[in-house]
Amino acid sequence: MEYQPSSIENKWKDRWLSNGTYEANPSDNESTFITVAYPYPSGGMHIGHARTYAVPDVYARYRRLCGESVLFPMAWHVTGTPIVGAVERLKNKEPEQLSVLQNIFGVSDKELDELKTPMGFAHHFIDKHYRVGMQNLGLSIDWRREFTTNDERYSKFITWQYNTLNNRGLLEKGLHPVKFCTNEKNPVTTHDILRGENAEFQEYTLIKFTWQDSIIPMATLRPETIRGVTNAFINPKSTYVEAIVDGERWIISQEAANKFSLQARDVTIEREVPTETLIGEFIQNPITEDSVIILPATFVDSDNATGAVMSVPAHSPDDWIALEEAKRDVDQMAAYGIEQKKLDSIMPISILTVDGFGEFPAQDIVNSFGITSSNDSSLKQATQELYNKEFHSGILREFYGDYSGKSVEETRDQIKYEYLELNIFDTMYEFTEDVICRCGGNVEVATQETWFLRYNDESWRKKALNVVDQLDAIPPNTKNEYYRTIDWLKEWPCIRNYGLGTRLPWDSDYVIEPLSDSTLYMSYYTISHHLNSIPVEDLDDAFFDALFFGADAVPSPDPRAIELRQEWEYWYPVNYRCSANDLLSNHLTFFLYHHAELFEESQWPYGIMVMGMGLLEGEKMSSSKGHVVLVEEAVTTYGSDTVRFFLLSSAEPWQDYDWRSDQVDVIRTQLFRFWNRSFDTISLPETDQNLSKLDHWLLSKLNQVIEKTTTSLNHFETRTASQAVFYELEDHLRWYHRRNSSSQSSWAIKEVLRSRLIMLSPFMPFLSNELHELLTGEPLDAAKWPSPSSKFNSPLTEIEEDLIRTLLSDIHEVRNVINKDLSTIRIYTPAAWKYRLLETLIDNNLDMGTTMSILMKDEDMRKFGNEIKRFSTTLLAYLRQQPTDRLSLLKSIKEFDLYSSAMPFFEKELGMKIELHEEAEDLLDPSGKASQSLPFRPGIYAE
RNA sequence: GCAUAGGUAGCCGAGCCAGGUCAAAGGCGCAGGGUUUAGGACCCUGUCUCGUAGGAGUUCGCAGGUUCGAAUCCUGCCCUGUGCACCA
Repeated sequence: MEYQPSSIENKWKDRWLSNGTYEANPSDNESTFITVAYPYPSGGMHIGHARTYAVPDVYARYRRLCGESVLFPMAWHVTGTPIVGAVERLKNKEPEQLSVLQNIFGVSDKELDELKTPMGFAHHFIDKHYRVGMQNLGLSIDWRREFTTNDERYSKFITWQYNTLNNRGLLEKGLHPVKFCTNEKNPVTTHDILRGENAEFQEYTLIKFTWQDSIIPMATLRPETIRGVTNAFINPKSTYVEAIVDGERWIISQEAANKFSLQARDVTIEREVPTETLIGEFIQNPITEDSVIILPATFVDSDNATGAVMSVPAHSPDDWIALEEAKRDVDQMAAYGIEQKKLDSIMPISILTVDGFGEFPAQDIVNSFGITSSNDSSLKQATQELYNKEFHSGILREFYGDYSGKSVEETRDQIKYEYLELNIFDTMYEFTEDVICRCGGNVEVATQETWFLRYNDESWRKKALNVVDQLDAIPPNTKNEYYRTIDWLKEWPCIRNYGLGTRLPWDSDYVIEPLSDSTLYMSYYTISHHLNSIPVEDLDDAFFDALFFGADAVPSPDPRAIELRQEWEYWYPVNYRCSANDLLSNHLTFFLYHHAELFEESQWPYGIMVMGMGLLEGEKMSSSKGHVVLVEEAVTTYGSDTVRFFLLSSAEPWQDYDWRSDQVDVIRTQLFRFWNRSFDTISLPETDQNLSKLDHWLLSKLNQVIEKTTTSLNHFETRTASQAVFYELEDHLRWYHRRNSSSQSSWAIKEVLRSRLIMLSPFMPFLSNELHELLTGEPLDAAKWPSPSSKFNSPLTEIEEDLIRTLLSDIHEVRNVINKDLSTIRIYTPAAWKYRLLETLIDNNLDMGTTMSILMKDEDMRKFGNEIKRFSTTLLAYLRQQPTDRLSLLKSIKEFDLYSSAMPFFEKELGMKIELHEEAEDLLDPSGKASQSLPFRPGIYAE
């Protein structure tokens, strides 16, 4: 029968769905509850998603065959702005968005209309991509429990969760920087941004230099350079204003005044200050009390920070060049009334030492780069290099008081906070680059009142650490990551101004953001399908209190909640949570926090499995660039089993993998071959269990494969497991067939196939189920995961097969080296006395002395005295490499009989007559091969 | 910079944690042979260098070290991927 993936796959998929095969209910069995991060249906499903969901499916299928009740549920995450943003872009008819939807995700013109509401958009991708994709991939999901995070019942659950956290004091209000469009007067998200999508928030330190009765705040990212300031720069062509900022009189650029008012400052602009009145003036450094001059500089961007910068020429290549240029530009400076001698008197001040540089590092690096002008494009690179160097290895000079002798890295923040306390410093947010909104408006940093989850709360943190202590982190090296993340987490802003999802219960202007509404939902799966029959309005906080905290938690518990509690208790805790490794430092850690706080220790997650990234043909996947392979396409081209097997066997789940179509092709060919061979086996006539030696050998190998596959799957090692059961077993079978040209019994290979299909079924469920039913007549679902059968362990037979294999390979080697036509090959097994030597060595724990003294007492052995000495060395070297439990077995091997029985095999393999002799004194032995023979190393003579 | 994963023969990729059985699995590619020519087929042999005897030599990012012995352990260095948040 021809292997046609699609017909087999459709048959089984339909059968599983209509039978509800994977609908999981509480039972007397042990429970396994496995979850994986629910997908975000803002686009199509590609093979990267396929792998994410195939990995937990393997585990689910494996545990099911081990006799457990396994719950593997699925839902859809639609919270937040990505879908809303995508819909906006569609409605605005943005060409790129239309192209992605139509050309890459295959949305038809007719369907486009359905996508014009956020939930319409989400449901399109859920229905047309994710659910069908998952079903086509054969994921063993209980679909009754499906929901979206925008469902009203789910919102009730989130409402309960946040009310509970808030009642426990784990939320707080505070200010937070957001991207704010000054045109639309609204916060914006990354998707709303036209230019500067990668811009980050940066906190500038403002140093309050004074001039007359005003403050001119100098913006800097390097507050520790305050003692190296020689002058200040403002842009003569920009507009500066005097403004009252939080009660202080500040002189700042016009733009800066607007920024401050966005950043929750109280700003009143009093008047414009012409730049001429500032340039040439002296201002006072609040730390050193030095007076420094204000110079004009057109490179100063008044739209960045305060529009006034301080100059530290000794340590800033920019400033060094700018100062030099100013000194050279005598006429220009004179026009501003700045005298030459004032310029000349400006000397760089070195504030730190850094290895490999002289007193003025900026000068050194400018010289080594050969930079002479501020227009030089390599100035940026020089600056970057020096800043890095100084930050990590710059040591502050002696005049830094308590900070002297310390590195910039350890003192920058200390210095900043010390003077912030003293109100000599201040701060403001700024972007790392210009940001423009899609509406064309300027985007600025605004600070906004927001709600935070207090992940830095000490007692909460401690509970989270306790969860990690008992967590099975896969791979093990991730465990430390959780500790470090918990250590490093601060407050997390958990609401947004808009987007899909659940409103903050006590302030419905805000929506709980996606990483915050996905922290406890695994528990929701356990009862989601039952909730649908309960009116939404009954799902109040008391209901969930009763459900999750028990009947005693509320005065009059809802009996329905108490009933559901049983199912929750059956499934919980989560055995394994699967997710991608980039979610470790947020989602997965949040997940631990919320479980730590809201649930008892017995309900804490048992383990987390973190998955690696996927590449496509060696490059990152990207929907917008069209560099993706959709699941539908992959399944149609290769078949679902091939897609799964490739994704699961080419790398361990936590390792990065690379989808290469030529490699996937190879897998398809291999499955094709496997299908054909399985058919050959299935069509063999039934025989009774009358086993040959080789059958025992094969079954012994099967035992080892079962062992390895089982152990590996317990640790999610899908690669090791699939390699063992597919490739290693395939190798054994190949040897078996090679050795066994005249098969008499089919029992062994049918048994191997039966076990193999069960073990392969987590990886290639369709093909395995089909073949298993053809082989046994029984459904695979009812089968039991194989366990090694001790009666088939045949270590002796395995050693014997190894010897045959080694001898064959030695003969090949000899033949290759001689490289001429041969007429004879003779094999000599060693004389009996050599086996006596072997036995004596083994019986005396490989002790040479004892062995010698025993053997030399024997007349028959004494005559071989010299040879015994010589051979013992070689023999001992061999024996010492053997596992100790093997040694006694070695004694019982009859090499002559073994090779004698394998003679037809050797002759078939080598295509010529082979002679087998036992070493004897009167034997023809042209080059002493017989006399050199040793146990397990027979002599080979060829001519 | 910090953290983390890695750097193995033409390519992909095991081995490294628990040092010797490692010239180093397997796959792909390539070469030779067989078999079948219905097959995207299958089987065998070979694929660092040298070698008319199952061997020797030089290899596992670079440089050292520990050891009788290192792809494996230690130290330093170079290079690559990823993360460093308020975004799912």
